[in-house]
Amino acid sequence: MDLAPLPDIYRRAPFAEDCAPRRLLRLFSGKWTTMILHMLHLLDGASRPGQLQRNIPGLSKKMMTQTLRGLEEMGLVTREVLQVMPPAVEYRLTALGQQFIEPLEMLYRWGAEHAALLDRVDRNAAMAAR
Amino acid sequence: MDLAPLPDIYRRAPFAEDCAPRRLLRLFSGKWTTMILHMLHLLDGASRPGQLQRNIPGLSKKMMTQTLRGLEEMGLVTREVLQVMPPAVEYRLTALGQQFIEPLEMLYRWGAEHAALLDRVDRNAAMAAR
DNA sequence: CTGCATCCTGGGCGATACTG
DNA sequence: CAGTATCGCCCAGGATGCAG
Repeated sequence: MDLAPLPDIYRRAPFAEDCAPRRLLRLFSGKWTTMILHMLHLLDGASRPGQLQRNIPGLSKKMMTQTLRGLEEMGLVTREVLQVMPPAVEYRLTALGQQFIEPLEMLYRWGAEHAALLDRVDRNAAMAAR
Repeated sequence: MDLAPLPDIYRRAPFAEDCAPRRLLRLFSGKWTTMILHMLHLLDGASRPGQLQRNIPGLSKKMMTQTLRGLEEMGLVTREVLQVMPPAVEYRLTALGQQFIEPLEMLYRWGAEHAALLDRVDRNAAMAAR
């Protein structure tokens, strides 16, 4: 990986409470936040709730809506209500939201490409559990 | 960013509960996990608890030890007790642990380089809060 | 200096049931 | 189909005090 120099705030200790990396972590801290953003991206930036939920196993309606509300407030996602029966809604990544796909994609890709490391971690943990 | 093709599991829906990306997220889900790993790396892979804590504002002794225990069980960190008075301990990244620095570094760097986006997010959220 | 044992609170998260 | 309202659990995580 490329590790060119960065502004001082990045390396300087102490690691301020509100430094950018921490803020990013906070943004991604919800259990479903990143998956929803990422899935929206995989679905070409827009999706209806049902489709979204079907593609993220374990995601409940409640948590989906709740998380989407948060994303909406942050301006990462828009919510559009189509006036039809039965009701249809479309969530869409905003331009801002799309920018956050990049780090997610990096992270998810890294995970997929290093599944073997994750296996080692789990094996170690299982070992230690006894 | 480079987006070369990946194995199917990555793109295929549904997004399995135990797919690699999710496992990675779980690994990093603790509030302090990534910061501790990353700080250990910044400190050349090894540090005593005191130094570690001083460099991560807000980190309590309890959470530090607790998090380090977890990392130890997963084999990402070792704990070495130096037989001196007063007691001294040294935590060290394992070879396995060092491998996980790469994605962290990516994430943290991205955050530092895109602080402006995080500002926009916060501004939007503040706006919506009213 | 390091670490453990407590105690306690908040809120993230899940299950269920109900409206339009 | 989309969303809301309740209820309640669980546990991450913070504060404090003690021990080696």
